[in-house]
Amino acid sequence: MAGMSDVAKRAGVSIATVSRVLNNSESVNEATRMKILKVIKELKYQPSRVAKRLRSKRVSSNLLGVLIPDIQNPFYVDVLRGIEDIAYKNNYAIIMCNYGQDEKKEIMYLDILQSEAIDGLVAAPVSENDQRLKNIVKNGFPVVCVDRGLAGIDVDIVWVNNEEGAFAAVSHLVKSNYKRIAYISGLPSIPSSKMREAGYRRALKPNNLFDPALIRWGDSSYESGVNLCAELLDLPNPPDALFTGNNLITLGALETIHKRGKLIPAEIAIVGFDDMFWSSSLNPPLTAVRQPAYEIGKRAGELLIQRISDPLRPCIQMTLNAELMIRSSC
Amino acid sequence: MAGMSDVAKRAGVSIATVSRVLNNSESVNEATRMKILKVIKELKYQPSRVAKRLRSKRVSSNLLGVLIPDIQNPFYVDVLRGIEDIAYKNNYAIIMCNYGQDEKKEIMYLDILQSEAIDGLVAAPVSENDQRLKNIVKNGFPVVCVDRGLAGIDVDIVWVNNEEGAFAAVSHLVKSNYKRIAYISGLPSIPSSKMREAGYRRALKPNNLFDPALIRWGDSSYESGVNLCAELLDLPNPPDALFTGNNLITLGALETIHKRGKLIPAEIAIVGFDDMFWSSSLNPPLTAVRQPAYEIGKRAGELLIQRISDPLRPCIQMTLNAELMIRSSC
DNA sequence: TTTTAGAATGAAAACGTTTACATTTGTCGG
DNA sequence: CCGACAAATGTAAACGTTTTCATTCTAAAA
Repeated sequence: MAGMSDVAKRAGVSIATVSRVLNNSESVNEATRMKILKVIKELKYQPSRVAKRLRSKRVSSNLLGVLIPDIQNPFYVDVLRGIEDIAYKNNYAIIMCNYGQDEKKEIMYLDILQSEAIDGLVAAPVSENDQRLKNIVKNGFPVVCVDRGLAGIDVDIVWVNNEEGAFAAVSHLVKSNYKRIAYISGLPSIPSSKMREAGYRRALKPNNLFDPALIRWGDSSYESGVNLCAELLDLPNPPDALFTGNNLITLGALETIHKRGKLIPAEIAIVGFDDMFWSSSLNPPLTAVRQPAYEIGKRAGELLIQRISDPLRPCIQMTLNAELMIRSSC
Repeated sequence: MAGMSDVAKRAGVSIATVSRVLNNSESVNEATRMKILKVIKELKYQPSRVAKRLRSKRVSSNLLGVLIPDIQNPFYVDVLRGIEDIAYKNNYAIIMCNYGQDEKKEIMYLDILQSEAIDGLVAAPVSENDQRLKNIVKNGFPVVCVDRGLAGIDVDIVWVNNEEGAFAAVSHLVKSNYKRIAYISGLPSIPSSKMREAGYRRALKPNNLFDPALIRWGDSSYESGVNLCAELLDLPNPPDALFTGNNLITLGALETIHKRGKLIPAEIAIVGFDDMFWSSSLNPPLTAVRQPAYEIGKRAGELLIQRISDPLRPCIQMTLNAELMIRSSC
């Protein structure tokens, strides 16, 4: 691979000049610029991003980190797509880290990201009290949080109004005259689980429908959806409707429901948090709270790139609206 | 951030010695090793992967590239998970590039990856004739292909027996007495589309069931599934069964089928290529050809790491078996 | 003519490592 | 007591850029 010195030699200039035309900085004679560009093409020269990164911490090195809890969750896939589109447009590459809700793995990835000298990071932290990430933010490193915030720290966040979303979903269930509405939650350590629970309770309150026996805490996984749904259906006095705390849980609950041959919505209604692009392909089409995941990713990406270029701008908390997509599952 | 020289100074040794204990290479006195390790902890020293990468091209710098066509396709997500698990175990980080079936984007990402000085690359190329990737392989750079090969070039590949998988699926349809079996294919430029078509034709042949009117070519997307399925159902003599060419197409076709209120399998049967972890959650549970996607990723990761440490070992083409998961959609 | 200002370029240091080579020290055989 | 070897460590060059500072050159101002 040809380096900058090869280009310089062949063009009869110094590497400094080559660097200058590459970064079209300062003044360089039009004729030499042309010649250098020609040589670059001839040699198929490609600047080393690594060297660039090593040398200049104050100049964008065009690498972004993304740290997410679960790549298997379609929500994060869409967030990732959003970030990636923005990154691509701005000539950034992405180093993706999937920590699978495992704090050890998260810490290791955080270390790696730092040591890769990335320009900035979009992260959905393992919890509100993620000490490691907090420190990184405190050190003034550009970070944007998605889906989950960081307690007691000022940081850019893009998320959704979880409580309102849950409230809308459960209210719709109430209006449709369901009486025993269960909630299968994700990990209690994740702030959004709590907020969704709050919305659930608030919607149930006026009609006095709340029953603590109908609430189940899991680990945000497909399996927990399968199992907790079974538990609920096995209750002596089972629910007539289900509010599921995320994507994966919904899908898991559906497996159990179908396996038992229960009819939706006649025997059990269901509304899920998190829409999926194929929700209409389910039978019956699923009613769900739509988080604009792609949009979240896009906004987060934009915010991050802004912060990189202006580290001092005040933090923004961006709350997008969750929208209830009413289909036929309740 | 503390650098190696800080550690060296504080420990009263030269940076060379520090480097040696970091790479536990050569002989270094046990006492000094201890002292250095202690200082490293004290200063929370973290070696810069960037500098490491810049300096030594012949030593693993612990960064892998992954280049995939469509992160929205759950198949690739699972492949990615497989790669990532192996990478994590071997202390590699992953830089993920999603080119969205867009050749321009693929080329840009290939450039970036090169210039990031990654150790190796797992890629699903845009086509068999991907010139750019071919060159990279020719230059002796460690590459493992997944899902799609590279024509006329010796390269490690991990994929699935596409023809057999399709054959099994369509045979099952034939045995179940369906007479007009349609195929909605993905992009014709992707080798696997062709192979799946071959299996489809082979299964139809003995019973003379093949009808060119029942075959449709799309672009491997959800939308193409929606539209082409509609086209087929609108035929004067519509199919009684559907074989869909991938994940996304299946989901799209399901949307159309449900929207029209067609009963599965009574009015239209369906078997899809690519299983999903939530296939049992569909109603009715979907019969599908299961590619062991996670396994594919894992194997590819292993192969890549092997190749990095032994660039000369002969190439391996690993064909895993696709398995027909019979559920109730046909 | 002599300054002077700017434009264009070059020389060399720096980024944080690895590594080839050199040096010091200690040990042992003769 | 000397030479030789091995173990432990140090010195400095390299990796491929960016960037500061210095230099050269040209042309306009004095």
